[in-house]
Amino acid sequence: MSTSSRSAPRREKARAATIDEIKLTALTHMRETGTVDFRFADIARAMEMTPPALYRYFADRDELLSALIADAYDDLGRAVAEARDAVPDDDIGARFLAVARAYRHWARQEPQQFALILGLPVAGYAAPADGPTTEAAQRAMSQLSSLFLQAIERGVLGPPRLRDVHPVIAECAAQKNQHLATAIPPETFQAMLHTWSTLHGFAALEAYGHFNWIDEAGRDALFDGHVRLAAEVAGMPAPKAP
Amino acid sequence: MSTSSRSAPRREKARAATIDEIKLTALTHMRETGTVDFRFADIARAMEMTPPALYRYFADRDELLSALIADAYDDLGRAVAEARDAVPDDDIGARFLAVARAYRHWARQEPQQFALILGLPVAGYAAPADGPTTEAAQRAMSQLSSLFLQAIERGVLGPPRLRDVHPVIAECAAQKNQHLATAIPPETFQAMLHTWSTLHGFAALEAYGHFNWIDEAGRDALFDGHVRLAAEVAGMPAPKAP
DNA sequence: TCAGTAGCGTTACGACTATTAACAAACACG
DNA sequence: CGTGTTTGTTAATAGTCGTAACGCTACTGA
Repeated sequence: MSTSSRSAPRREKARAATIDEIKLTALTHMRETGTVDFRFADIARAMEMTPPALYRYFADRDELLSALIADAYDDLGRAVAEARDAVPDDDIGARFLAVARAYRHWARQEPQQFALILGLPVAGYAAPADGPTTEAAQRAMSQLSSLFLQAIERGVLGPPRLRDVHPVIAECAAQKNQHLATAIPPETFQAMLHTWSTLHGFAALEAYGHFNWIDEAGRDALFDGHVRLAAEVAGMPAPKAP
Repeated sequence: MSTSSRSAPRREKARAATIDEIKLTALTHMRETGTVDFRFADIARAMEMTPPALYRYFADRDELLSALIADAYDDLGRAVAEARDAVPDDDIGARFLAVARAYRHWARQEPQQFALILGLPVAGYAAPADGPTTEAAQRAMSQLSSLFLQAIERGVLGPPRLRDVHPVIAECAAQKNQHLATAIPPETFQAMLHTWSTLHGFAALEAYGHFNWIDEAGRDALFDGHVRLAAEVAGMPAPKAP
């Protein structure tokens, strides 16, 4: 067994390309229909293949779905990280703004992928407990926490506008800190989750069209105020460069 | 034509009951599978009928979906309104808290219905531009704005912690005010949307399981702080009765 | 050079779904 | 009682997912 497969990079490359094309076709189809759903038959048609051929690359629809979810996490994480790194690291406030804007922008641009990873879990898809998607999720969300860490390290993170932190949350924060190099104080931990929820709420409502009755400029202004408020409340410094 | 149908309340009652049963069965199925999807065949099976029989009550799957969406809006609106009215109307702060808790509670209890109305628009369903769902949506969301109106009328609404309101938003608020008896100042309008977004973000993330790594007590404490912060920022008075 | 083989794509098939059409029973009402 | 509406059934069409069995192609190794 295993006669070849030692030196067949050509085949592997073609295979990877086909896999990418399948995923892209599925995505395109989801974008066109505006939903989180696809038919193997449609993908095959668009690629000028017959449906059973796809089973050479994905065991079933769920496996393709899992791959798309993992990719979506990666893409969101990448988009956010890129936006953050495009801002000088001595202006944490501006970095925060950039992160928030990237999150919103990605959600608007890719509402289907957004729903895929942050909406109601999709039909037939059960997140593998320790699989690649969970890991990807952690990576994507850590973009936000890393920003708070930077702020702490630079000593620019003010006290969040919070009442006393509930002991249960403090304990939860402590548990989370075990895996981190720099410790996050409980009130920062809470502020972080507050920030994420606040940011996510706007992004989700807008991405799904529930703000469509407000015109573009109004939504932009609204989001700006929304995020600045969240930053203030979380103790994030104001951006130096507006 | 129209021989009977003038006095056949018996038939109509049975028909309404069947319609309700269909919707309930669909909901149950969605709850069991944890997704926003159902098969006509499954519903029919559960009701011990044959699939084509359902077409006597709904023209197709989309029509049933539309009905479910309208019902979900009604249910959310009802739940929120009930929670609000259960609190004495001289304690606006407590009413606000009750409304927020009801929103969250409903989202957690009925994640599928929540996704149905506030998630990514569902496959094959196009919201009728002027149909019953739009109206239902307005009614449900007006629960929140009516609370702000009450606060204004009683003069207990403090200034929201906002920078200057963008003229575009002011214009948008003015446009919205045309349909209202009492005028809502622009900054309140903005505070309202900020509140909704903030509240919705937490509710959605939690309902879809993205806070599952925090235990129940922690989430409760988190939500409490989250909402109190939102209230403070929006200028809502603190609740008298905690 | 040439047989062997792994990978890819095809057609053929079974089980299932949404939806329509044609038909039968139950019911309301003159 | 007879007539027509309502509600359910079975039969049939078309499209889905997924499996099985079959070629074709291209690379491998003697």
